Amino acid sequence: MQELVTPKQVARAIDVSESSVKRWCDRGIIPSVKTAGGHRRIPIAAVISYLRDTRQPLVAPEVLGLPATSGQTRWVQDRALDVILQALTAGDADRSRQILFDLWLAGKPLAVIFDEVVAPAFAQIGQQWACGELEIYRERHACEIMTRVLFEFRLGTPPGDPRLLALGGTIPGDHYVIPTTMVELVLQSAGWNSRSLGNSVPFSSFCRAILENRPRLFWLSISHVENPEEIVPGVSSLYDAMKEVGGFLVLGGNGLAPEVRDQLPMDHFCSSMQHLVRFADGLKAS
Amino acid sequence: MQELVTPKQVARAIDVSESSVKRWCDRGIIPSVKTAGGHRRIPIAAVISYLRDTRQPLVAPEVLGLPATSGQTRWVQDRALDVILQALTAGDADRSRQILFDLWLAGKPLAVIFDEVVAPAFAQIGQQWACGELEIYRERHACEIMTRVLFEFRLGTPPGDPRLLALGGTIPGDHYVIPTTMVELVLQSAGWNSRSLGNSVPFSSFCRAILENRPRLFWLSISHVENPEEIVPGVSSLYDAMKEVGGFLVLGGNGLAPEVRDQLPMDHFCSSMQHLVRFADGLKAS
DNA sequence: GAGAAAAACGTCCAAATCGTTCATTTCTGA
DNA sequence: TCAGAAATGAACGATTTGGACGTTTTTCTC
Repeated sequence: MQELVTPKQVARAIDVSESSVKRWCDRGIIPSVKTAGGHRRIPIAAVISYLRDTRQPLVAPEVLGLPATSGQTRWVQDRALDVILQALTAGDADRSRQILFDLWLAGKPLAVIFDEVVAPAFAQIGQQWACGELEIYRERHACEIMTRVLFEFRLGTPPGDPRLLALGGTIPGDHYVIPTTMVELVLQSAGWNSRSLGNSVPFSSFCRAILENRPRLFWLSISHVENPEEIVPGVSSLYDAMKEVGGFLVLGGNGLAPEVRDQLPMDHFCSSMQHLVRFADGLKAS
Repeated sequence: MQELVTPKQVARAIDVSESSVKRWCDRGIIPSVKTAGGHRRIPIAAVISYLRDTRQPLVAPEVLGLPATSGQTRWVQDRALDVILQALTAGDADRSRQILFDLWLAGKPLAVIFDEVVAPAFAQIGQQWACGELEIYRERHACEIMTRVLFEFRLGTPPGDPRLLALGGTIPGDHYVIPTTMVELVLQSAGWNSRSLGNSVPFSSFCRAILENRPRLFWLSISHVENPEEIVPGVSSLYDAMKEVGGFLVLGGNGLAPEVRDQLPMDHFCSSMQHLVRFADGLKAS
């Protein structure tokens, strides 16, 4: 992928004159660099954040090597859900990416996109899969596609404050990558230095991770519970470890029965990504 | 300890043409030295300071990374294994990415990088993990980091010929993402339209995927076998499906005992990524 | 150490970009 | 509604860039 582009490319991509792009660069509206010979080179990330800030439509994304957009920037939310559900189950990676990218360019926060489009889509996919209406390989492929799209968003999100360390992952037997990746992304976009340690990590090893890295926030994304009897002692040990390093433990995911959830020690339970962002922002403020 | 690089490497690293780098060297904009035969050699420090001068307001140039070949490519490769192993177990994502990026800048094919650096590194990590010398969360985190670097490489690889469809994935119980992602990447860089369908997909669903998409190539990355008794009938059914659609079945990974491997019907067994590329190229030619 | 493959050399030129100027369009406030 | 301010888009010669070429150097392999 091309990291730097010329003013002319940007001009064609967003359908303005080259002169304007050059002016914006010179005024710092679009951050740019110059070659030794004085030619402007614009980082693609700068173009994207400009588009997001000004809500300008991207008419020719292919010029920048960006995913095709439909040109239709005004996605109605539930329309987006239908369309992406169709694209994901059909294994259409480009279209799936296009829909999320459109929403993002239109200025929707990641947490909102995840709560209102991605999560419902996968809830439905999971349901269809459970009913046998959807081939397993299609469900897996949909996950694979989404993982990649999420990763692309991660590249476009500026890294957070190194001092605000957030760690997390999934418990043993939980192989769902997407939720914990979404948490990582959402926290990063909220200014945290967040890293998902991975899937299916034993509680004891999570404890070591906490004690060795001393994160301010630790999340567990619980989509599936393999050994219910290990949950209470496991989460308790994590909670104790977090208190020892002076951090906070957050749980989320719909793999927990409400009666189990109530038994678990934690600082917060998040039922949505927007919920999580609010809690994390509150933590940052203190 | 002055590490020198060639104009071509600098050109790739900073995304300008080789001609420009040569011109700037001659004008003294980038200080350089010459070999007895008149070839330019540029100290890495000079490149760093050039980046400082031009893109100062943007990114930290050190993150980009530069190949420190100093003429001896072999040395770098051996060294790379040690260094990346250290970076991965320490959870240093930037450094891990930088090392692989260096090798890529030096012109190494992806297949070679995977065979000689990534695979050995994870073999060793796996061994340390099995011996209890390495915390599980560090192993998982290393996988997480590598997965992201691989996705990044994927973005930088042009998509293959749409007609050359290659599908693959891992069998039930095998949750190792990295090998199948590497296969996907290597095939894509060899000009295939390759897609990993995901992890832990039942054989029956793989069969459906084959019949519905009719790929010319199908790979199974076998790092771990949960139910040995299912392997022979499962792979056989895949083989039959591939013959029905006129494609080829390729197996790989070190999760298979040799005596089991010999019982399995397949068109090819690949013990390395370079091996796979050769087979895939042969297939393309026919 | 010799031969072959790969990489870098210098040179050239078309295409792209520079900075500047100026007419035109769009915005703003009385 | 209209004058003035601000932003836009187009045009210009001068300069820079990127790619192509045949030749020479370096690196790899036997």
